Amino acid sequence: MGRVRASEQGEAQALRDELRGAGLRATPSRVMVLRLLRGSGAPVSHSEVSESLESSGWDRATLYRNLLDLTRVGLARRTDVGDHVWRFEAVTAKGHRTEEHPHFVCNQCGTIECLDGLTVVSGPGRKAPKALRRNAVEIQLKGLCDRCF
Amino acid sequence: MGRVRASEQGEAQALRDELRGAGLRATPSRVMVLRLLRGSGAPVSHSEVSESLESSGWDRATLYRNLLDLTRVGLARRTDVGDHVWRFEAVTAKGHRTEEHPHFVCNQCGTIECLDGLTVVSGPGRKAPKALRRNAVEIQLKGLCDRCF
DNA sequence: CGCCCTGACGCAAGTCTGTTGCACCAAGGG
DNA sequence: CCCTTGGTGCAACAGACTTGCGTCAGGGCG
Repeated sequence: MGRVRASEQGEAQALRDELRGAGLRATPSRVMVLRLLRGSGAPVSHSEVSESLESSGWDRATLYRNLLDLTRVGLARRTDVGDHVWRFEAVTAKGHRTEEHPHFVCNQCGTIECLDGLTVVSGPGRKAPKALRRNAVEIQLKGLCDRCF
Repeated sequence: MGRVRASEQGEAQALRDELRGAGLRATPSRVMVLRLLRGSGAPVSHSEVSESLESSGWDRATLYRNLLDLTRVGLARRTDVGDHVWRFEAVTAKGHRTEEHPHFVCNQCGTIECLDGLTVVSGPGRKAPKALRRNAVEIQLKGLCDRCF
């Protein structure tokens, strides 16, 4: 026994270390938020974070500032997938960045999927913005997801 | 004299006809809004429309509903260029359909370019939503356009 | 040409996300 | 262990967006 507990502590400790390494104080709410972002496959909105953690006693404003803090130091990224809600997703150590994988947004249910294997290719004889060549574009696809279809 | 007046009337009449043709009543405020969208090169926000026309006595809510109406019947398009403000732009008569080609949205100036020659390809070993295979997705790229870079 | 029905307008209030001021409290370096 | 610095909770604010409701007008029809 104590094994699970130890690994939980280890995980929390690792998160704290990451926070401090990024220049932030390792407060419980930041650990919670970062863990939540890491555990979510898709970008998460502030209200979704609040819904998850407000019941645990955390304040909306605190969570909001936590998200901004994580974004500021580069542990998270803030994106807008077009529905007028800021969403946050964790930036992994590998540097999994928003620009590097497209997001698929369902027009019906609003679900967001990350599409890692997709790329955009320019067809023949067509000038694309330079930003595309620099890979400095965010790609968003909108349609009906498989469940809503 | 009367020449200019006649052409103004003709333009207003044409707009009214377009509105009715699209299934909307041709009210003065809708004519004003449609004319404003047509005359503006870049997408316009609700507050910008209000600023222009509220001094003429039009109500914010009316203008807002006008914009939604125009969008609903396809005379305008609602987009978000990433600054969290809905912007509206007139849809040209050519009936350029949104789904059929990707759009490049400049994060800085809001300009929207149509990228006809671009396609999205799925990489190896990765399941994409079925909508993608059906070509039933709207593709949007965001970044800095060549002018803003 | 004038009536009537349906939909649009004006007003005002409400909602929701995002944001901030301030007093109190805790992380963590010394 | 203390002190400083920065984080947190509470509450209020801002601004874009949205809606309910009573009144008014577009335009089809007689």
